[in-house]
Amino acid sequence: MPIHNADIAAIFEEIADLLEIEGANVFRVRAYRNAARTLQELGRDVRTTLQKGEDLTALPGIGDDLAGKMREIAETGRCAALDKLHKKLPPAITELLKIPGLGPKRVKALYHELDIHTVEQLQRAVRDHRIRSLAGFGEKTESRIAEALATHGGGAGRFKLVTAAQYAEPLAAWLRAVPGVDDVVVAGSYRRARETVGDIDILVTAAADSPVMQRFTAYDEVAEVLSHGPTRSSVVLGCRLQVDLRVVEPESHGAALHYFTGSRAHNIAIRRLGQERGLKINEYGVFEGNKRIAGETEQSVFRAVGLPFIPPELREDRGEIEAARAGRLPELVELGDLRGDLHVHTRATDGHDSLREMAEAARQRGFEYLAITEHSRRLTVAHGLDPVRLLQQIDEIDRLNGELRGITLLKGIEVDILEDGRLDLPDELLGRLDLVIGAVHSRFDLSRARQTERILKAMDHPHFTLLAHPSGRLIERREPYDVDMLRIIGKAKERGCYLELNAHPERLDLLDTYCQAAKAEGVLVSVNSDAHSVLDFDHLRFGVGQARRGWLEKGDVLNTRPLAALRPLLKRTM
DNA sequence: GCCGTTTTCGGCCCGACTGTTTTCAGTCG
Repeated sequence: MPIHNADIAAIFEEIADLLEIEGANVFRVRAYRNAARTLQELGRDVRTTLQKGEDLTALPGIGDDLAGKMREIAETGRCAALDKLHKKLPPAITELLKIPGLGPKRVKALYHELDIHTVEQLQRAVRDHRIRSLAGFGEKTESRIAEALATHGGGAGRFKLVTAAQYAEPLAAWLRAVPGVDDVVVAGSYRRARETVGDIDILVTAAADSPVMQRFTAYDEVAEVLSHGPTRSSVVLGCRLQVDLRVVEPESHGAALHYFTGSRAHNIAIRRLGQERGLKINEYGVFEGNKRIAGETEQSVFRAVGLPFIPPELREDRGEIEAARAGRLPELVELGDLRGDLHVHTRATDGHDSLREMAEAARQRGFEYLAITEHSRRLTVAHGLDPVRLLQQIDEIDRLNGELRGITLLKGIEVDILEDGRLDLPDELLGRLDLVIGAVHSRFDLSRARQTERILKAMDHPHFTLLAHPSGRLIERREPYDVDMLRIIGKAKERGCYLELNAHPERLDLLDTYCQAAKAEGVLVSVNSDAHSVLDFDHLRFGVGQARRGWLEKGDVLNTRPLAALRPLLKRTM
């Protein structure tokens, strides 16, 4: 069983949890968590890095000790430090930390005082009212734990960005109508366009006497009020989505927006920069002693630490601060930069609308071109096209292009990549198209080696243009298939073909870190809607958000090209 | 455990709310 970065990260997280329960130095705990995060976001595999003999201590937050543990885990799959901790604390105890209201101190007390180290034991103790008598616990804490246990496992989890939007935007609009409210921004991971959000953070700028907080907790979708203070409240909506509201006065708007947009790691890094300059940065402003020197706008906060404005999508402490300092921030692609869409379906297969309707909707969006890319015959559930039906569609597109004004339809296909890497339609037919999108729709369970070879072989096909939804994951529903994405990116570079960033809210695939990897190799990414109806062009907004998280600029995105410039790029692969 | 234009020790981001407390620890974001 090969060890991947995520496996090492999981071990480091577990060590951090156990150390925390043990009462270890908080900074030591933080070092393990930082390392886990670095590993999860690393664009390459630690094993490969080790095999090349590269120095792991060059990674941020990795010193001799952690580098040694990474090597140990990569080579043996085990970690002596973790085994040692397990002799002192039962492994299952970290599960208790996931229960809201239980942190390391209380978990430690439960273990030492009542010998509780599993969720089941905790349930029994709650039932017998043995918790309330512990020092630092009380009746309220006990009943809060009881409630949390009742919903444990059925927890809300993370929400897809599009789902969060459906709740957050009406709520924000409702808050904007409250007297005394100046501004309402949905901040947090939502503003950073993360593919999923754990909760919604709303920042309200309002006069001190505004009734906005009362109106918030009285919102009719609120199922539960978790906390309710003058500047900060938290609620849970009926859909189990948690919403946190913060109210600040206008002079603090920028500092608060920066703070509540996060990410936490980015904020810590910015505050550290402030510290180096003798400044204190909090959600109320940037302070030199007691004097506020910035905070009304986000720009002023960045300026105070000597940086230009950093777009929210980049704020993950993944190099954006260094790039900003060096004047090398990317000029991120915007929705309006897209000149067309290279992946849509129509009624001919599993779409809802006709060719003409899709073309018209694209034209109304201001698009110059639209590639029609139906499924191929292997995907029977989607009524995939066989050669006869594809030829009919080619004729129909030619006919329609003769009539349409202001938009050009491109002839394409989303052809299945078969298990052995062959494509699901004859070469001769694929050669007649403007572009060929290859896609994996079956056998997600292949080994990493076989899945990678399958895709690489497909990409070697002379007519292959673009790899659809490269990881195959469905957010919160299906894990990505196991594949060596860096080899795929390398193949795209070698072959002069492209990768898709599928904008469907359930896919958002290519992942952001791989967008960066593709960009580094000069491989263009196409942000496509995968629309199955005229409404689905709205998905592009989420795709562009993901592209921005991946540091992509206009020039890095294939379909920002005007048609005249696009055609030769498509030809190159044919 | 990491790190260094404050460099091998002594720091490490900062504040709100809750509950159990009489001044604050724990948790959370």
